[in-house]
Amino acid sequence: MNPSAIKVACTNCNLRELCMPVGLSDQDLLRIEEVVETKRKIKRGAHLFKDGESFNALYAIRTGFFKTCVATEDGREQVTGFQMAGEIMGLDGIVSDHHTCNAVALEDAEVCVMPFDQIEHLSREVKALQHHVHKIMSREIVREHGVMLLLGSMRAEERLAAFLLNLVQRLHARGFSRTELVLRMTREEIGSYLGLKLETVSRTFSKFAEEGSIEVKQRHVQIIDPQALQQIVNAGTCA
Amino acid sequence: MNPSAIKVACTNCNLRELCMPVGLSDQDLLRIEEVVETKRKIKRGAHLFKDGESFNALYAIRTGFFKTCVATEDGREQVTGFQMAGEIMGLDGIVSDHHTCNAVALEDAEVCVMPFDQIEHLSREVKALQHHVHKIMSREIVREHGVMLLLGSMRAEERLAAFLLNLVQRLHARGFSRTELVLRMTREEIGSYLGLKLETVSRTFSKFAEEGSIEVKQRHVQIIDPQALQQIVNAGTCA
DNA sequence: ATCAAGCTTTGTTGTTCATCAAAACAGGTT
DNA sequence: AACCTGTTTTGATGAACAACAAAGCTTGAT
Repeated sequence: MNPSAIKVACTNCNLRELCMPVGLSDQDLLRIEEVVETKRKIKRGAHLFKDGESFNALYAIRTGFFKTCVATEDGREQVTGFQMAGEIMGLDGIVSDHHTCNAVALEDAEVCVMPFDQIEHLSREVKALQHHVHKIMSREIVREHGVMLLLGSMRAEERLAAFLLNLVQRLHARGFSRTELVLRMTREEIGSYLGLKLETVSRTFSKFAEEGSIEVKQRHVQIIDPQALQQIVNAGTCA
Repeated sequence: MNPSAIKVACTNCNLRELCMPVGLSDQDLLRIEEVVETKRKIKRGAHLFKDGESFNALYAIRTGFFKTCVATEDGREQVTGFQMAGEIMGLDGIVSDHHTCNAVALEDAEVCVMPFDQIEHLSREVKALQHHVHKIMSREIVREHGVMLLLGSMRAEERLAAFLLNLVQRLHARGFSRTELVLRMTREEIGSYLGLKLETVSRTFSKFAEEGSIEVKQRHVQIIDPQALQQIVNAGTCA
């Protein structure tokens, strides 16, 4: 159907530990591999799915970087998350059979398409898959609790520090540097995610740089003093 | 085991449409009823579960009203939601086998205890139950998207108006008035949920009352002009 | 009934962040 | 190179909300 659809092989995928249950028998692994029918390429700036579209599948990111965002009629937009390799998108669509947010590639990307009816079918037979699906959804709920805490009770510096630490931590778990990162999103997108205006994000970056906690060259960020950032996050009520 | 544990009968439960899949055969319904082993009574102010406790079961609220909240070491607290009859709590615990938030009864309450291993077991056999569990988790994810939008991009009045409308809408779906409600939580808890200080919540209530949109007598709120509240929410960028 | 404790309201002042504005910068195109 | 566009930085001002404070209201206990 889709010209950019390509066959996939989980067996060789280096992201398997991220998006698959562990400890599967070879047999089960092959069955799950059948669920992941195709790969899909998404150009930078293009939508993987849009709010309102009918829901058919979950997507596992193979390469690339996404944002998900919700919007209201009156033009408000809120970035609800940034997703990277091994993470799952589309869970929002299950409840109503339609997606309720937009997923946009922030760089050229490839995703594995996992038709949800097949996931449900197979997870009735493979216990480990069933539990894995539950865990993925629960993890998303817990992640969003953290974002609510951030948005509801932190100040600008705390938000940005927490954001940077979270990003490098996730990148590091994928084999990237623990101290260096390239932001795939604009200041405005960071601001939307953190409930701040882009100018505030920019100023806060500059402040961290002045204090020697980080070095910033456009979208390239070097974490000089991770503990300083951690202290900013933990500062909380009393500075 | 638990002195407050009581046998349950979903078959007669008037909340069945809220916490159960629809269109079940009598046979499947009876099987699910077996999953819901016990009821548990929770006194006002008591915890249903606490952050860090091991996760065993999901809970369906039969009567009463709860808040869930997360806390950090440095004493920050964020209310992540208010739950009422028919709603499910505990989904946060699946991912790590431990609860990651606190659930506190805001009035005397009764919950149905649904051991999660039994839910998983049965949902491998009853397709409708499986899908229902997925939908409940997805619904929670979507709800949290809405809260993120609220916290990230709305001003105080918009947040409180949206909060009140959401509350009466849910109460109305349970047969209560569309215009009258009794708040089960303090101004401080509302503030925590909405990312505001209690004084701001109180002032905003007073403002709405002055404008004639609502009447407030302590925790008793009467919605006089729901459309006015709706317009405040929709106002968004341009007032 | 009286008292204490907790919750709520209201006022005043201060901080944080948004808004408006303009200049600097980077990346891609002709 | 020169140009254009979108992004980022920085400055000046203003608005929204927090912080602090004090008084009023409820509720439950003695």
